[in-house]
Amino acid sequence: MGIAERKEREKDLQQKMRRKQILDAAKRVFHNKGFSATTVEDICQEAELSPAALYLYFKNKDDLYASLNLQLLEYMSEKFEGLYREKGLKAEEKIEALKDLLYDLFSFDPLIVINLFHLQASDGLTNLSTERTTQLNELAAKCLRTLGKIFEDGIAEGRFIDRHPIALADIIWIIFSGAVLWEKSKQMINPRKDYLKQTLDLAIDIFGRGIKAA
Amino acid sequence: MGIAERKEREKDLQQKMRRKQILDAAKRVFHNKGFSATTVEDICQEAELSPAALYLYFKNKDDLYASLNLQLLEYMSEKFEGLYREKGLKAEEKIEALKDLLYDLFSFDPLIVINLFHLQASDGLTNLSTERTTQLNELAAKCLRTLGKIFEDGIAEGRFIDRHPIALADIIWIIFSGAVLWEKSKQMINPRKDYLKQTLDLAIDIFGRGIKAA
Amino acid sequence: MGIAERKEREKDLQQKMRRKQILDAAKRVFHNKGFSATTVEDICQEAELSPAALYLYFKNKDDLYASLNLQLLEYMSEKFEGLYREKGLKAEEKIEALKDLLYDLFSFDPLIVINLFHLQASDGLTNLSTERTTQLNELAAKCLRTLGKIFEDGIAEGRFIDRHPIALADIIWIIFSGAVLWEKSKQMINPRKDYLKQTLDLAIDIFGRGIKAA
Amino acid sequence: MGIAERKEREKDLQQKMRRKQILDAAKRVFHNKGFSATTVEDICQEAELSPAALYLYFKNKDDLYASLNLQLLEYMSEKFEGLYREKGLKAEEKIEALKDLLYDLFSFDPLIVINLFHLQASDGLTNLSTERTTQLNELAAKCLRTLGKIFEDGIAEGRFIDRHPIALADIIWIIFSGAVLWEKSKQMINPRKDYLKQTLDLAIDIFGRGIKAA
DNA sequence: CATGAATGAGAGTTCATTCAT
DNA sequence: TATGAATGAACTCTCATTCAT
Repeated sequence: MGIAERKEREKDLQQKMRRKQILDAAKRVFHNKGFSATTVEDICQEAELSPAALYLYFKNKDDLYASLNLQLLEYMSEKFEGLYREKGLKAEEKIEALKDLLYDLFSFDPLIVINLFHLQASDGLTNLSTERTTQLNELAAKCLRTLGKIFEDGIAEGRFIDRHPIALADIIWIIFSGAVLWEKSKQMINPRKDYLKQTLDLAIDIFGRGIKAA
Repeated sequence: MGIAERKEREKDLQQKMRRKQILDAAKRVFHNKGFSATTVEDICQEAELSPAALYLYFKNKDDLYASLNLQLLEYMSEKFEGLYREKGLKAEEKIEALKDLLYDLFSFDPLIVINLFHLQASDGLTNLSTERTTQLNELAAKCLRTLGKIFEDGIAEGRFIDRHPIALADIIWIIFSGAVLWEKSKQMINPRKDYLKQTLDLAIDIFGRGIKAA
Repeated sequence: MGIAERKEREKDLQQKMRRKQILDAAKRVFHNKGFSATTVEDICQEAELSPAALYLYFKNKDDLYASLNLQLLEYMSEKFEGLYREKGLKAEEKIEALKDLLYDLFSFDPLIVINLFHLQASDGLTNLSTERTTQLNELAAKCLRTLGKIFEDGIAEGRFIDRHPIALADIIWIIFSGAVLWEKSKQMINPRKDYLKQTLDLAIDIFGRGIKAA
Repeated sequence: MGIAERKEREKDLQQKMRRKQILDAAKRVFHNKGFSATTVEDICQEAELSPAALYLYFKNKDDLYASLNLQLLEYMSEKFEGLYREKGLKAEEKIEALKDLLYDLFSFDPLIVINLFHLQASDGLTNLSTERTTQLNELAAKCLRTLGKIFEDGIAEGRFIDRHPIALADIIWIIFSGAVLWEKSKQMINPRKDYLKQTLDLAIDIFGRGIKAA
């Protein structure tokens, strides 16, 4: 029984590694060619895997794509949690810290952030199971709630103007996603130095000043 | 001679109407199904036209799509110009006016704004003539420059903090595009009342407070 | 009645001119783009005519194409007739004269000779009326018969070896068509000086020596 | 290792057979319907294969077509080489042998000879990779050079009149291609016994007499 | 578990041809 | 007579997905 169990665990591990290997390959290819231009074949070649094998690990292309985004959302959720739980920082300092956190998020996976927005703009992904959709939505909601709690604290402490915390969280998200998208789009026209960090810093700076209680 | 001229004008008019008819149909279908899921056939059915006829008015699917976006950018450019030239308003009041202007932009064409961002995230549109691409980019740049000039004035008058005006324009744009995208994405999950106006108002409000000179 | 007749004649004349105008345009376009790559639209633009109008003068694209070839065959037939009737030349001299005549044929319409062979290789032309087909075949047969008669004379006079005259005519035709096709194909690979005249001269020279009675 | 190797070989073999199967089917269909009238679908039905599968073996329709012609050229090249190397024959006898060789060429693949000429007259084949085009041209050039060397020998031995060997090779080619094309075209009008052998024999006979040194 | 080969279904696009005027 | 606009019918080619092994 112990043996069976161990074997089971080993199998699980191997499966997870394969999944990760595919996800990583997919991430790279999506980055280079964009979502719709990427074929399953492309991903398979990058992952050194047969198309048929890919379908052992993911239900379909959309499912693979969604899994990619789940990865990011999980990472993001943790980071936000971490920031929220940080005891040593005042609410304002947490906003300040958001600058780096968000940029870190982008650095963690510049490609997938784009993908996430693609998911939002959601063109397609008709073959996504409701289960996966729910997962995605719940994680996203959780992220926002966590951010919201940071603002809630700030408001309670009288440091921030009194607006609905979730609305403020929305705006942070809007700034982040808008900035990533916009900078990427500018780079497509004219690839050059990466202004994202600066833009993000400035935007959040202004946001921080804007929500400071009078 | 007068007759020939009149006929000419009538023909031109008819052509423009056909183009508009197609653009309108396309707008609706792209909205419902997203860009890549939309087939030329779909658009033609909506426009009550044969596929071949569509190709008399647009070079290809990408071109049609880009034309849709040009429409919006032109409208936007005019609106921004108008606001900039408005003599009776102080710089701060112009920012205030932006709230309505941006929402108006969205109302003018809620679907196409989405499309515009799809264009940004873009993924595809490989069949776009460089001419069209240039048109798009130049119009977008013009919009930003105009916005930038509003901030320039405000800074010169000592009403706004001294940051690069174009960077500020970028942030306005980021807020707008991020908000539209985000609200749309929320609506996809849970269609209900439209919070865009509120979100946009709040975001710009905060932005306005944030750039006020100390 | 005289008036009606005159009007009739004028109408006829005008129609013929229009036909010629279209045929000339078609000739040029087919030359530049090849048969299958040429669209009816192309021809119409070259002829400064609407597509619909073209169909008033020709039943369809194939018919237009066949008419082009009829033109050549008629010209060719006359030339062959002329050579045959030439009293002052011995049979051998007529073969010698064929060199120039054939090259002249090519010069008269370098493009259409190609077209003629395309017609032979006949890929398509499924929409050709039997009437037109018959016309084409009869004219071609007539050309060969005329050529044949030249050989017949030569054989009767004991100047040529005794082979079936039509077979000899076939071979002349084969040499001519083969040469035009081959030189054209060489020019496609490597466009440069035109060797057709030389090749044709040499080939017919050898042919002439080859049929000389021992 | 031996096993892997054997499997590799078997796979290779199977792939080659599939290619051949498609080429054969294509040959038949092109023969019946001509190049442009033949659809990929037609070929696939003949080959009992899905259209998508065809594209696993050939880049596109033009490529398939060109491959068909390469087959013939390769066969032809070998035959010419063989004749050239033949030690026991005098130059004149080699010309005599050409009769059979050329007819054999036609028998090897009566359809594809036509195709080859279509390729020459070519009209189209715009989607052909430069690589394939080069292959075709080089093989064709090689064939001619080989033929040329036969004439060169004959001239050196004083058996043939002194003309440029390649020009003579051209003429042989012209006779062959012209004859095939012409006979085919006659058969289209009036399908009956096959006169190609006779015509070819006579033409080359005359050619042989024509180049004999005085 | 893994694969190479195969495919169904459809996409975008083209073009000879014909109305309505 | 002449036309500009429209179209039906195909065509080539692609791709996510699944067998047979």
